[in-house]
Amino acid sequence: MKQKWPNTISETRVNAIAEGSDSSCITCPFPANGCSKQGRSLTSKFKGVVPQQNGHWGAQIYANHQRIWLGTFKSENEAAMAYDSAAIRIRSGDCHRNFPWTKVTIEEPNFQTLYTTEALLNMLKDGSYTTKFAEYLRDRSESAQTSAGPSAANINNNEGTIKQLFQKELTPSDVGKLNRLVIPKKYAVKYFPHVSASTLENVECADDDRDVQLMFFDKTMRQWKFRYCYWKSSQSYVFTRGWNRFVKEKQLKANDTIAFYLCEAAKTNDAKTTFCVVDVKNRNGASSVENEAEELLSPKNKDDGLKGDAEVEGFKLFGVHIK
Amino acid sequence: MKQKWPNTISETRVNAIAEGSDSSCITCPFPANGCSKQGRSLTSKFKGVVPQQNGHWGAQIYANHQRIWLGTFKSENEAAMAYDSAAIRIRSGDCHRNFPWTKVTIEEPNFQTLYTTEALLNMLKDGSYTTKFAEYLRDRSESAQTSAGPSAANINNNEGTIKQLFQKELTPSDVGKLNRLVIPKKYAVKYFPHVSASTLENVECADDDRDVQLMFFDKTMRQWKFRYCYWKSSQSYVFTRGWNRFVKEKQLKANDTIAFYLCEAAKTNDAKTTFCVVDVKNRNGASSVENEAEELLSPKNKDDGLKGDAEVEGFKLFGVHIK
DNA sequence: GAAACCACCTGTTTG
DNA sequence: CCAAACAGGTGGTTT
Repeated sequence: MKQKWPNTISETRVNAIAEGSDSSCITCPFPANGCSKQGRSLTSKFKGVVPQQNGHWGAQIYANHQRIWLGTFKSENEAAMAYDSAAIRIRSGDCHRNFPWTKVTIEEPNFQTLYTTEALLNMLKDGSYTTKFAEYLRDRSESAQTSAGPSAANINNNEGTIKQLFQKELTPSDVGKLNRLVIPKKYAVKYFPHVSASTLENVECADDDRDVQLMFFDKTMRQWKFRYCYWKSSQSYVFTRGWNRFVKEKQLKANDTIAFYLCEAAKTNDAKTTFCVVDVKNRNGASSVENEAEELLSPKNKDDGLKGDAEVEGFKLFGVHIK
Repeated sequence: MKQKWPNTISETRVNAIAEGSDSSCITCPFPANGCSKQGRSLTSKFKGVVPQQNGHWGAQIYANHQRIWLGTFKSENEAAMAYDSAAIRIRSGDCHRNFPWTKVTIEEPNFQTLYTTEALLNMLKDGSYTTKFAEYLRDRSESAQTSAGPSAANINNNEGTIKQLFQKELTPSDVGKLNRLVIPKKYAVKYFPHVSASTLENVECADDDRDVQLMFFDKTMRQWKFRYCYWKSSQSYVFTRGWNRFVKEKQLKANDTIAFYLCEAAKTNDAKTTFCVVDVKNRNGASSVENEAEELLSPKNKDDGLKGDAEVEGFKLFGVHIK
């Protein structure tokens, strides 16, 4: 019972340790934001953004107790966007962002899969990141890209199959302050990677980290990552980091039902992409988030999507007829 | 200010990790409680003992991530003894026990060497264990005991000294859902082991665990163990695990007063045993628990016991005159 | 400084 | 009847 997930959607062991080569050297031009008598605010309203003495703005992000410097930028917004870009790679997928996802930035995770973490950080620092990303977007529109994840366009224009793995009606705790989702054991062991015995093997594998993360997409093909672990004290499998954001943005409430699906989508070449989907289903009173999202993706094809019978085999998702 | 307690009552660092050969250690010996609608207490005060719906008691022990069921027993004590018997084989050597070693049980390890683990477990489950052990003892009628803890009989028949360390009037929180008892700092630092800075030194001492537990006896010589720790956030010293059971079984209410004593009891040979006692005192409307207990211990000697002046030096406990 | 995250804890429920 | 799972908690740490 150790069913491996298809590669593209399986766990991504975030390797947050091995990135910056600076071990303890706070070499970064760290903004001593003292001496600000210029009537400027001492801090930025954006996460990861700090003012510089010369009026510019620095961006930084933390990973593994280490501060990673992302460079300085002329405007506060640029710095905030740099933080968002770095967070995609450094943090777990859909972590806190300064700006909401847009039609454009939703492609950014795919773009980043083309580069190493170090390369991305260098591009941010030397200012070439936005240009590279723009080139990627332009090129992508005419040729089939080799991205690690499916793109909305792919899904939207091609046939595919989708199979529901399981669903769960959320408890008050699942949507409350505990910031965790309990995965019923029978589904956890059947569909998710084996995680029971973690937190060992901390001997000296500085390379491989123990952070088990699962990546999902929702109906809008937004990427969501959840830390997935086993709590031995309660003998339960849970999603932790990342889950509360999902709850908030989807405005999940107790007794809502979420469902997990396994999807296989044809790409423009003959290759197939397999990935996993999680989203709310069967909600009374359509949420604005959901509607917005559907409209954004396939405005002409707005239908019930997942709403409807849980057991049905064929229905539409992403505007694609699934059988 | 690092006053060590006498050995017999000092902290017992529960060595729950190092026992099985498991490397991922499902450490917590956590009682899966059955439900009880019979007005009986919900959990047992003994390790490895869980209540059953029919009023009986189950016994279990963990080894290698696995719960090993030891059978069900009519009385809580029988179940607790079954746990102790299993622990001799399953756990290594002198692990946590529900009852102190006695003249009788000290022979039990020798007895067990005659059987395989599986045979022993089966004997426990089918109830033949005690008979077999009794036969063994009869066949070899000499013994040399080295008792590690005091027994009720010892206490009851011999002189001893008892000194009150301190007392506390319980707050609503002490007996509420927080499952903790705040130990006033001045007493904690004076009488209890030093605990401020724990949770370090987890390098590779697989043998030594960080679980600081203090062991006490009540007036009936029932054993109670409490996890004792320092909560930085509130800067207070507390009893946590184990405390709620004490509250329930003693039916403690807000404004009840509990007292801690240090006892030294003579044993049959000239050795002295020192241990610590905690129990309720000064309760308005005598509780059935307390009276039962006193009666059980010294039926002909039922007097005020601890009731009365807190500062008095000489009084009776366990039917022993203390001066 | 607040919020999230983390690793524990426990009484109740349920096949 | 037994064993397990899990809903709902905790204090402490990180970001």
